[in-house]
Amino acid sequence: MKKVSLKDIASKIGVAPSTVSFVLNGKAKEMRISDALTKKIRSEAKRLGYMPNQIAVSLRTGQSRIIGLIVEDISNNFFASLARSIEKELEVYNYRVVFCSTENSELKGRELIRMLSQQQVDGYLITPTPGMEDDIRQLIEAQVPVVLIDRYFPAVGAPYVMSDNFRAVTEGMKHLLQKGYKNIAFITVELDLIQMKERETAFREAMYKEQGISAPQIVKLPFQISAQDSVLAITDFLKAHPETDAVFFATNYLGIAGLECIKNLNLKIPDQIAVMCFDDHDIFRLHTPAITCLRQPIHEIACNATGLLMQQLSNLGSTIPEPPVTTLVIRQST
Amino acid sequence: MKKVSLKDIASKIGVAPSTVSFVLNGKAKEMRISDALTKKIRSEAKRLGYMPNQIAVSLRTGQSRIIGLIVEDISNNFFASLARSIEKELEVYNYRVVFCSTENSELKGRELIRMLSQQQVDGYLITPTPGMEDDIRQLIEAQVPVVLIDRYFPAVGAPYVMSDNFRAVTEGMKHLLQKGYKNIAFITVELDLIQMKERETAFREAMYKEQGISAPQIVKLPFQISAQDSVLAITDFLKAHPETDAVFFATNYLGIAGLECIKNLNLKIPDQIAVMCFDDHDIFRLHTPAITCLRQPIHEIACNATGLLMQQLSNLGSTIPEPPVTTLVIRQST
DNA sequence: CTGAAAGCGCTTACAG
DNA sequence: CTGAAAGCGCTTACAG
Repeated sequence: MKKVSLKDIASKIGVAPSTVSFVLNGKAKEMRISDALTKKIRSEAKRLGYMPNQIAVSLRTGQSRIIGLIVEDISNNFFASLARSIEKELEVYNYRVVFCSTENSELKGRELIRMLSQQQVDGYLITPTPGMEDDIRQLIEAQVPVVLIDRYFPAVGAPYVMSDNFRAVTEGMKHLLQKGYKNIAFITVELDLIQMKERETAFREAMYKEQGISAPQIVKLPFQISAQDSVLAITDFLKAHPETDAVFFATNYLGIAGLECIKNLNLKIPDQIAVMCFDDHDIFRLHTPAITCLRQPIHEIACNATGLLMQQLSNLGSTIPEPPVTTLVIRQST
Repeated sequence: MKKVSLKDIASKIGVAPSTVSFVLNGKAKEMRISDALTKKIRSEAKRLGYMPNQIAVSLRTGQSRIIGLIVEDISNNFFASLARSIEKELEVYNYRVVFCSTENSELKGRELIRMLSQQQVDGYLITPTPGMEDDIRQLIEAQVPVVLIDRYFPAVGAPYVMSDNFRAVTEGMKHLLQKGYKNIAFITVELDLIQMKERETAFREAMYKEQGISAPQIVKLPFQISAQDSVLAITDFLKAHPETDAVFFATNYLGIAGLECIKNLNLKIPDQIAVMCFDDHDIFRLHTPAITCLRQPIHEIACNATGLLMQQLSNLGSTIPEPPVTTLVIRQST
């Protein structure tokens, strides 16, 4: 396991390091190196257990073959699945992934970009936090490949992949209204990001168009609130609004907090209160009763995003694909 | 955002790159560089937005300041929490972490070690798969810092951190037996790893000592079984053994599969069947009824492991700490 | 057919 | 007080 270098092999055989490099990089033919020498070098490399030093390769070639993936929170089910999907996808292209979480902190987000940039990543896949616009713009200007995921900045010309949040929530609301729920509350997070806005707007429109309600119940929790405090806040709301017959949670972690509240308050789902959530989670499937949700096509999002990134890495123009389509998964909670 | 190098700063000011390097690395005093020059260099570096190229630094210093963390499955709650805890801990020491999952495949495990070694990681934190013994031994022989987590190989002298599996299961069993459960089944996975063996042995001993049963019900699922197939297998078992009044799941993913089975079979917890699980999970807390579990002290495991690794990185001998203590969390399922 | 040389961006012993 | 030079391990244009 002692580190073996090209030079070691070369000196062992009595040949120049460059020759070894050519052979081991499959350029023996191209460089018209004799079959005998090629074989000898190959077997010696194997015998010594040679593995190229990626750091040196990266420095020399200017390519690290590493992609920085910045998500909101890698411990969140949605982002974890997305991350794995992206990792698998990028493996195909022979790129590795470094994962990082912003936890929606602007400061942490920019620090991560700095850090990844020092590590010389070849490109970025980012679910940006509010306030990250300038950093993204700088990356774009510096011609660094970057793709935004799950949200984007309309003012910045960065390629992005975002599912059809508006259409999805509209479909979810249609389902709730069809089932006869009237006092529907929307629990969301105070986050200045486009996907959250689209979800909220869709909720507002549905309530207005279908019910004529122009100021529906919307609870906005501060972002970066702890899970515990979310539970308190949602509990307070439900206590104060006993007429609520359905809640629509705008993210899966809000939904999970909400289920805890409903459990504590001893409310029966769906008889006393119906529940619907944006994004799926194991917990929703296993919950009694199981929770209806809007499931984003994670694999498709991952493929689109990596595809866009690869286009940039190979200097092809990138064409924003159609928004991936979210599915309404009807379970027993509605 | 154009990449700025030491040389750029040096030539801008008309000074040697080495001088800039000294200043930026806080060695100005040591090298007796004038305050005036120092200030000038500092401000110019800032103005140009200089960030050192980590790849070059790594190549030159022989230190990547990256630790490879190989876990069984990063999407599993237990390992995800552990990974985050470790990441936070290592940040303090100014080390970054690269995460990888083996999915208990020996092949994948060794490939990951190879890959990380090419990336020149400075050390390893590994939850090894069966069959990885030789690879670990090689690392140790090559004097590469490595710490095993969650399990270890008795035959290999690698430092490790493993919680008190035997004591934990013994405590869990005591609780079940006290509650009066008799026909307790143990659902585990067919995996030749010490922590799983300890859990099983503790179960056997408890059943024998307390109940005089020398061949208790133990279901061993093949490792790498899909979640779906686990559900089928556990369902079959429960159907075939209606006398079972309690199940002890040896890992949290088995517990989650088990809950699905119990739900499908419409068995009431804990009246018809009690449930206890090794490792906690959000799902267990939120489940109705909530599930009793044995919770490993993740933070402590992370601290111990990083501590051991840091000792090795600074060439101190490493002293295996006491096994972290698992807590019995009693909920409504028992 | 093969080798010597330059250079990626840095750090550090050495020399003045 | 400051600079020139070597070298980390590789790749690749160049020369023969």
